[in-house]
Amino acid sequence: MNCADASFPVSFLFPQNPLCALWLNDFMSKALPKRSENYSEWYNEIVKRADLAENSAVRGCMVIKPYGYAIWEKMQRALDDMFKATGHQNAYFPLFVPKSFLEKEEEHAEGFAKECAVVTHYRLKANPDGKGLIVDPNAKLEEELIVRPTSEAVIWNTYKNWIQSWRDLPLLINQWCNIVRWEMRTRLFLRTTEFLWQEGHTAHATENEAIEEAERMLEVYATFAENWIGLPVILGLKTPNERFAGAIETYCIEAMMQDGKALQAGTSHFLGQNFAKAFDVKFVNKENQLEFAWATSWGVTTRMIGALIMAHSDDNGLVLPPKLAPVQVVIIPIYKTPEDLATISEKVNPLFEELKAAGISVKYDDSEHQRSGWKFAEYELRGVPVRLGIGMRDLENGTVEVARRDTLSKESKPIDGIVQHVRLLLDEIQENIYNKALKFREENTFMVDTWDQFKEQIEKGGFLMAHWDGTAETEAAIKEETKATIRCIPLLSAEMAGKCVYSGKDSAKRVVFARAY
RNA sequence: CGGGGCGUAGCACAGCCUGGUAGUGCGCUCGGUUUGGGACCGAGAGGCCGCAAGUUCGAAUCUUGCCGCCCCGACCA
Repeated sequence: MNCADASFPVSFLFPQNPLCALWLNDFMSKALPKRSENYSEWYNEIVKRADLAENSAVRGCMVIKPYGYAIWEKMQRALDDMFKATGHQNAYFPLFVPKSFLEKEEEHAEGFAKECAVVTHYRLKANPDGKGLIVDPNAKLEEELIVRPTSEAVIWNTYKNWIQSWRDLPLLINQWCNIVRWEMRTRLFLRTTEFLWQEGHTAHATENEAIEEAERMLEVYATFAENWIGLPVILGLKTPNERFAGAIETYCIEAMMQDGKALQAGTSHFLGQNFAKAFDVKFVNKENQLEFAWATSWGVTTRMIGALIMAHSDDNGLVLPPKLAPVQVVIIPIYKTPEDLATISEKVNPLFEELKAAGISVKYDDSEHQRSGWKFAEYELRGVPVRLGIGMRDLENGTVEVARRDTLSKESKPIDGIVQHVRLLLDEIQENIYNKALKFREENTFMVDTWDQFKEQIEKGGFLMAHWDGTAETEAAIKEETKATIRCIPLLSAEMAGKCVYSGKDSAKRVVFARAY
């Protein structure tokens, strides 16, 4: 940040004035940038100040800090349970993909070629000309290894040995791991060179079964996004142009962020027999005939944390959905003397245990090196859904101050029955932030029927529901002129014939256009 | 890879133009007063001024080279 940043108008008045810097320092130590003034700066600051992640010493790679990682762990837990409930098992495949594997499925290879990290040597040695280490030229690998950008190649090479009979199918495997895609420009959680994800890879005996699987997992993702993240999503199909490299069909869930831009929150692919053919994975069917297996793959990434932030948070900081909040309830004592604190703690300790017993993750912050006001602001910044404040006055009245993060409202409640109240409140917050996000999306989704309307609206942001003639040429032309892409062809909307917003040709249904992350 | 900007304390920055004891705020340590929405006062600790070479009696400051990072574009979950 510098003094010429447009979000700080004062700096324009006194760009040379050292007070400008002092003022900024003071300002920055407290308030966040405002969403309305500088959305991306607001996002970056939330990630850092809420202690979720930071840039690492390694270009393009992030350090996910404990608080951010705790959110990922909660996401993993919920998703993993859902994968298990739909019959999947976890396994682990190698980080390295021999180049020859990656080459086998041609479209796949082409799609990923330009963003691969390549291992060429297996040894370093002392630099004979001075300090440090150099790559040992005698340790060149016979075949280069690619750091996995995705694991279809390694996995289908393995499946070849696992699949012989229809009895071996379906094969339903998932893995949690890291992957590397060499990105030009990165942003914490949204796009980094290395990121964490899960990738499901399944093999089936029939085309229909594989398509059902791809759609089933899309449903799982949608359920997770809506019920856990509180993020309303549109289920859809990608256009051929936006498809995963090597897929027959790519399904996706698309969400709207608070700046009106779209973010893809998960994808599921029907891969047909492309990988089975590339890796020669055949099975004998019930009629004793050899057939290629049918495949799917599906994944969600740490990008969902970015989606979570951008969907719900406000100018005071992070707003976490209770189901994914590492700390759901924080209790803050308000006291003057150590004796008061002891008295308050006596009352809080059983309450703390009771909340814990009710399955609520609760933190009692009785640390003495920060004042209560500081704690209020800090936990607000970190998005803790519910805050309970207890002071001497409350002890006299038998009350607790209950503050909710989503509405920033406070009320005094009797301490008796507070656990039940908190439990209901957490549910209410979970529901409220979903409804808020849904309302926002609805208010920023527009039916657009003319090209002029399209060009005007896209500048203001949001989802544009418009007819498209189905050609790649039109799709490319629209992208070229407006930077808007077809986010998806919605699965659940009815066919309703019309005319393409760009070419005027016939169109069967509206698709979702937006600028995207 | 093209265009722009920046490297000075843990963080954010001033100082550089015009060379001469390295500064400010936040944070940190200690002491005191405070404490229902980011307290205040006092005393401290903390620096190869990105790296290297050059100019000079003297370089954070001038010159040259290198390295790194950030922003804007093309690519992308």
